[in-house]
Amino acid sequence: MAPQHDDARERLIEGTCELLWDRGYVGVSPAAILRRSGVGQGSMYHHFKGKSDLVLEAERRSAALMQEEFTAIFAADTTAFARISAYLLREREVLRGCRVGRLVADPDVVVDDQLREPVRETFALLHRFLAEAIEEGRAAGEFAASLDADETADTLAAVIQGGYALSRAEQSVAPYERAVRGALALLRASAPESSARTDH
Amino acid sequence: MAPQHDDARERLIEGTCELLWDRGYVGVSPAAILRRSGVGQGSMYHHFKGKSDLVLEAERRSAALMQEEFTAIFAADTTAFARISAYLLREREVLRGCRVGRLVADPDVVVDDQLREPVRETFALLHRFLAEAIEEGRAAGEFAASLDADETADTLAAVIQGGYALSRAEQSVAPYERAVRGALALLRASAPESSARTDH
DNA sequence: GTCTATATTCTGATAGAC
DNA sequence: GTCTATCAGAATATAGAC
Repeated sequence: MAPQHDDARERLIEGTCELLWDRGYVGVSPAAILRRSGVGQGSMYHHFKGKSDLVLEAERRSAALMQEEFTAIFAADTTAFARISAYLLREREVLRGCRVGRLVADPDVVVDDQLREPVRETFALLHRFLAEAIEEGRAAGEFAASLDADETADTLAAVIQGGYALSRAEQSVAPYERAVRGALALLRASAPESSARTDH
Repeated sequence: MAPQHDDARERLIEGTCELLWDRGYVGVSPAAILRRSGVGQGSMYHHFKGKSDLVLEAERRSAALMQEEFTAIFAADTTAFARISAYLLREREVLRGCRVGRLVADPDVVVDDQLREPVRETFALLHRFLAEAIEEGRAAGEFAASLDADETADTLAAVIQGGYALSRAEQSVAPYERAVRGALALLRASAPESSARTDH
């Protein structure tokens, strides 16, 4: 809608996304954003009301990006286990953590419904995809009939978010990878005829 | 070793623990610590070299507290599943998150080996307790023989840390509780004769 | 639209009196 | 040991020129 190359605004949002990912809301300053984006101070206050306004826009950008990513993964026409597995084993910048989940570590974000919303929405969508896959896999006999889809979905989502924390504490991807493999193994072991399965 | 009631120092550490828990390293300021602890500025710089020195002491305090808590839980003379279950179902301030795990959200902590160490050590101890319990339960036929103790231990630890993130995003304890129940259900369903088990 | 001052408040730390 | 200045620098925002 803008007269093309609304470049400064775009660069501000992208720079803020990166800084938010690494440093969170309190850890990011307008000055740092300007340095990173290579635009001047006046430019930022022209396009945005202030820090929280820019951050909100950047959060929405990050959330949309992540939602597209896992929407694509869960759209695959494969078994439920394969989709879940593809999501869990997706390439990730483990030591950097989750660009969306990171945000709720910050009390200023959690306390503000607007700033919290993109995170809430992203997790809600992921929950839906995971729960659907589990329900489907359960019906197909891929998983134990005793599993609760909503519970198991949150378990899997938590494994990812928590795996980041374990790995950051050790500065090694190993804990994250073990946590994910452990989750997939539990899921597989729950299958009615688990001993008969081959790895996919 | 001090002439008793080394009160200011103690209050500084305790106040810093609480503030760190809620706001992390970058979110906490000396001024806020002083307000909360009710001591003067000079007092703080007498007992500590500066912010990071005080924070390090507070981190060690928080880490020790948490390590005592789960050491006690895993010392119980019960089945492996009961101990794991007791750990996962322990009372927690879910929406506040983990007082230790919270710290590695902060890049200033992750980047500094000293500041990271209390977190690393705490997670390492938890891993040991969980892996031991899983190994024991596996040997006793409580869990699937196919489970890898180290992997499963990290899965469970990650569920806790990640459950906090999900719950903070929704401002509800429900996602955390579902994640934990889902993890226990997976563990139970993995048992060789899982259909024959009764709840503990 | 973007820039360069400028203002105000907070942060992290020091100095020196008591 | 604790207190009250005081300080340099950063954070967040505004003003006004171009």
